[in-house]
Amino acid sequence: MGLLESAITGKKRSSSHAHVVAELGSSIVSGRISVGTILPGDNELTQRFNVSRTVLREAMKTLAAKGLIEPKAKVGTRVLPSDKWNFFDPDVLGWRFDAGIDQTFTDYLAEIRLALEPAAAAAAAIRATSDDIVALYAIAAKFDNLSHTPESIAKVDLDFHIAIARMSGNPFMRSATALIEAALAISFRLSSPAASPEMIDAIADNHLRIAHAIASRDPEKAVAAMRHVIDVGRSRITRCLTEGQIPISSTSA
Amino acid sequence: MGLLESAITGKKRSSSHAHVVAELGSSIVSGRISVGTILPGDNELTQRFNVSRTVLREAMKTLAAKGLIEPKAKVGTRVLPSDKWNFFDPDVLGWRFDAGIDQTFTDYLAEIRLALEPAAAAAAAIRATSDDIVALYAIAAKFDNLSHTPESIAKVDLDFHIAIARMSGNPFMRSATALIEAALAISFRLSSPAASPEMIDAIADNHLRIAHAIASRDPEKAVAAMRHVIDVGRSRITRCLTEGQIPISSTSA
DNA sequence: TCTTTTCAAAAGTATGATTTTATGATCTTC
DNA sequence: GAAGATCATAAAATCATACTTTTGAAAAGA
Repeated sequence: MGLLESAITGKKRSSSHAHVVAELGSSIVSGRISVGTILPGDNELTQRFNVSRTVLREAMKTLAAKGLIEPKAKVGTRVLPSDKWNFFDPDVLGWRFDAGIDQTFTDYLAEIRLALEPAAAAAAAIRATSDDIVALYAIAAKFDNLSHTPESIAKVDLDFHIAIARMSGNPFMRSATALIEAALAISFRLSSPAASPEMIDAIADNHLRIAHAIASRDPEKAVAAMRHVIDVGRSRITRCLTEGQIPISSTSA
Repeated sequence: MGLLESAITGKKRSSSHAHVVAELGSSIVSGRISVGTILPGDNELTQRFNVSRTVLREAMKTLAAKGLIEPKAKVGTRVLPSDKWNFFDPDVLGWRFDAGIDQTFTDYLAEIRLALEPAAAAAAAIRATSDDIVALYAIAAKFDNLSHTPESIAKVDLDFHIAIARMSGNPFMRSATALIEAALAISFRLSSPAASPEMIDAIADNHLRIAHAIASRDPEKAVAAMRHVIDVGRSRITRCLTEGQIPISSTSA
């Protein structure tokens, strides 16, 4: 389940393994367990979470695989500094998302999107097949719908950006789609429930401009159009954050 | 142990857990186990690797955490399509690296570097502290050394680029340092053992230009200087690959 | 034919024991 | 007394086995 979807539905954990991973991962990324500390031993944690050692250790392996912790014999399992965390991992990003969104975070997110997505659009303008372009227009057409809710708009938006990442052909671009989803999950959470028809029209127009640029094999135009879409999204989020709203965390939702 | 270091030393795995993870991960990323296939059951794999079910399952959790596989009750553990793989994960990147380097891969790598690193340099030009700049010059100074081996040059190179990613302040940029390391590991592996003094001089100059741009708080210049460094590196790799050399895999090394 | 029940395969969970590893203290040697 | 070797120990790593839950698919019933 993606970040956007879970931001919409608000669903919770399933298996006990996933529970432990989410609990520890979220605690670490949010800073409730601070960097450099040694986690409690197996015995204590198995009691706290009421799970077997098997589940606990598998959860630890999962967290270690994402760069959050590092076990060491005799000393214990240490929480690694945040520059070892893999922020391109959907889970890590989700936990960061849960920890609360502030201006700094959204700025960094926009910065990395402005670095990656225009480049992806440029690559797509060069490498996309005819089928790709048809598919892209098909997604863009979905913006043009009278009965759009904020959720449905966000989903179409996500589909559009993911399609471009795919069309770029670059596997690294595709691996970065979690970032895009995070940005859209934020804008969904912050946006006022009733999006105005004009705003929807504007979003549709801006995206259509990207599709046109790619269809006409014009990388420069694709870059410019993509930059514009991201800029608009960022300024909307910034406006929501500065207009008296307090940084929102999932626990307060 | 980073990708560059292991490319230099050529050291191997240690624990049996790491062994299983590396074996399966490498097989999947290289395509020896093709996408969509169901992995053999626990019993068969425990026998093949001669390990207990515990370590096998922990290895599976590690691979699942990196997006390579997904378990499902009753059907088995499926190898996920490559667009689910996290290519920003150092291990995944390392396995891709081991699978063999071709022109396409290095092009994609350069493309993503050209998207990310100039942006990081621009951010660094704006946000770097005085201490950061001093530290950056200290690294740049290390290029200027008579007795440089290809390894030592690659290490300084890596340090320099990582420093800039750090100075950008953007956690996403920092998470992408694995990509930089991959690129340098490739250029180290492909480069002729005896680098000419002129080439070293040129590399030092180009990097110094980045440092100057950041020190003078000039984002545009920083972007241009960084682009140039990456372009030079890419064309050097391309030349090595096209000049009669066959794509190199670690097994043939 | 379609729905429901049942079954079994595979993942998930639990428990206890044994082995490896690395720190820090102790002991030896010079 | 300082440098180095040795050992005790805490924690992770590994092993072996048993039990539970999930779920796709086949079998039974309507």
